[in-house]
This record gives sequence, C-alpha cells and structure tokens, in this order.
Amino acid sequence: MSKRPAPAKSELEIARIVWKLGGATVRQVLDELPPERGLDFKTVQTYLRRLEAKGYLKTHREGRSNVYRPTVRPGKVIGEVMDDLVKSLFDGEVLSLFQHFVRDRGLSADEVQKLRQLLDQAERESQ
Amino acid sequence: MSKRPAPAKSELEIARIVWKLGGATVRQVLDELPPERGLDFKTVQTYLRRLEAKGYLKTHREGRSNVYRPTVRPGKVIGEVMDDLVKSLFDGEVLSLFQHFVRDRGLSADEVQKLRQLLDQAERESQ
DNA sequence: CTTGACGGCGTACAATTGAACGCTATGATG
DNA sequence: CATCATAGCGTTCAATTGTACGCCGTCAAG
Repeated sequence: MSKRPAPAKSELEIARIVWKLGGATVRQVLDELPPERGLDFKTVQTYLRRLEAKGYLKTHREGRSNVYRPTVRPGKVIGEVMDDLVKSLFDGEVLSLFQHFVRDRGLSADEVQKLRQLLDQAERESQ
Repeated sequence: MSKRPAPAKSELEIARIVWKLGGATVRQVLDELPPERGLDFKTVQTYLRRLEAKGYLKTHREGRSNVYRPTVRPGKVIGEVMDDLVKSLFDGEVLSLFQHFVRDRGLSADEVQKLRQLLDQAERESQ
C-alpha cells in the first residue's frame, strides 16, 4: 500500500494533458500547452519523466519518441489530491469546502443553478 | 500588487490554528496540534516565522513570548489557495470541482442535503 | 555519405518546503 | 544567588519542485 508520491502542481498540469489525449509524446503535450505558458521542451520532458517515476504514467517507445500513458484513473488522482487538500484545509469536511465557495467566495447564479442540477441528477441516479 | 508567496501546506495547517485562536504563541499552536502530528516546538516556530515573512501573520512581543496574529482574512487566503488549485486542476471551472465531488467521489445523502441547504440560504440572502 | 534537427537520458541548480539544532537571553525555582 | 527550563533568532540540511542544459544517438534532407 505504499502510496505514490503526490504529483506536484506543474506535474498535474502536464498529467491532465496526457489524460485528455489518452497518451502523448513530449511534443504533443507541449503543443497542447497554452503558448503563454512558455515551457521548454526539455522541461515538459522532465515533468513526464517525473510522473513516470512517481507511478502515474508508463512509457513505451514508438519510433524515436516515447509515448506516455496513464496508469491511474484521473478521477482517482484528482480524488487523492483533493482529499489531501480537504484534510489540510477544511478538517476533512467536504462540506466546509463547499461552504467556502457558496458563502465566502460566492457563486454566480448560473453556477448555483448548475450545481443544483448536478445534485438532482446524482440523487436520481443513486436511489 | 506583488502577491505574497503562497503558504505551503504545513504552513497552512499552522495558520489555521492561529486563525482559530485569533492569535497565538508557538506553545499555544503546538498544544492545539494533534499530538500524533509529532511536530517539534522549533518546527512550529519556524513555520510561524515563515508565515510572518510571507505576510500572513504579524507578531508582537508579549512577556517572553511572541504572539502571532493574522493580517489577512482566512477566507481570503483560502480563496487564493483554492483559486489556484481550481485553475491548475479544473481549468478554472469551479463547477468541474463540484462535479468531481458529486460524481466521482460521491457525497453522502446527508452531505447532499446540507449542501442544498447552503444553496437555498445563499440564494435567499443574495436576492 | 554528411549534416542538422529532434529526442532520450543524465545532470544541474536555485528556490521552497519540511523538519529541526545550537547559542543565547531571561524569567521562575530551589 | 545559582540553576534550569523556555523562547527567540539565526542556521542547517535533505527532499522536492520548477526549469532547463549538454551529450549522444538516429533519422531525414541535401
């Protein structure tokens, strides 16, 4: 059960692109990044290598490039990151997190409405 | 407008205690930490000093101890941290974050109900 | 074939983070 | 008063993170 090291923030940014593409080379990830992000090829390469080392991606050779692909469901990774954050910022109470958004930060009417829909839907599906 | 450096995770843990107490000495923070956390006095001291350096706390002498107290509203700090996270993990879409909880992670019936209440209340207050 | 571009792999390197030590001043106690 | 514990302040130190460079092999174009 020895946990993988948590992904760093920049790593997550990269991982999300790999998830979106299902699998990708350094170049493909780089092309997918907003240009104003201004990351170097080698930098992206490093992040991908690190994600592999941490166990979030696996790689296999394809031609002269490495193709990286996910080994863990995105939802699971995001879940781990969020749980950790909720634990350290909201005493593990998801509701406190929601409270922050609804009360402190404030949601737009549109967001509120969409959130209601989400809840209705989840309820219908789960009963 | 030069932003304060974001608080690190351990720092936030400490800051939350200061917020809860309204102001605190190293010793008071230490006493408030769960004992299994196992942090040393000096370590807590370091985190408090760092929070001060980053501009989240100010300190003044009281007897032989320093009392640290907040300089920024907790909601604001949490807001900054959350915004950053939502940006890097959900493309800045708060709704995607909610989606993660409602769909992927799943909320208990109780949590759903409480969340609905939050929404109702917010709506009533804001119109 | 030679050359140049591209990519892999190892390495670098400063900043930040997590955690704590040592020296020193000071206030409480025998 | 002498001693001891406590707290401050400056420092340390390894690990992680953000970002990238250099060397080396290979494939494609002249």
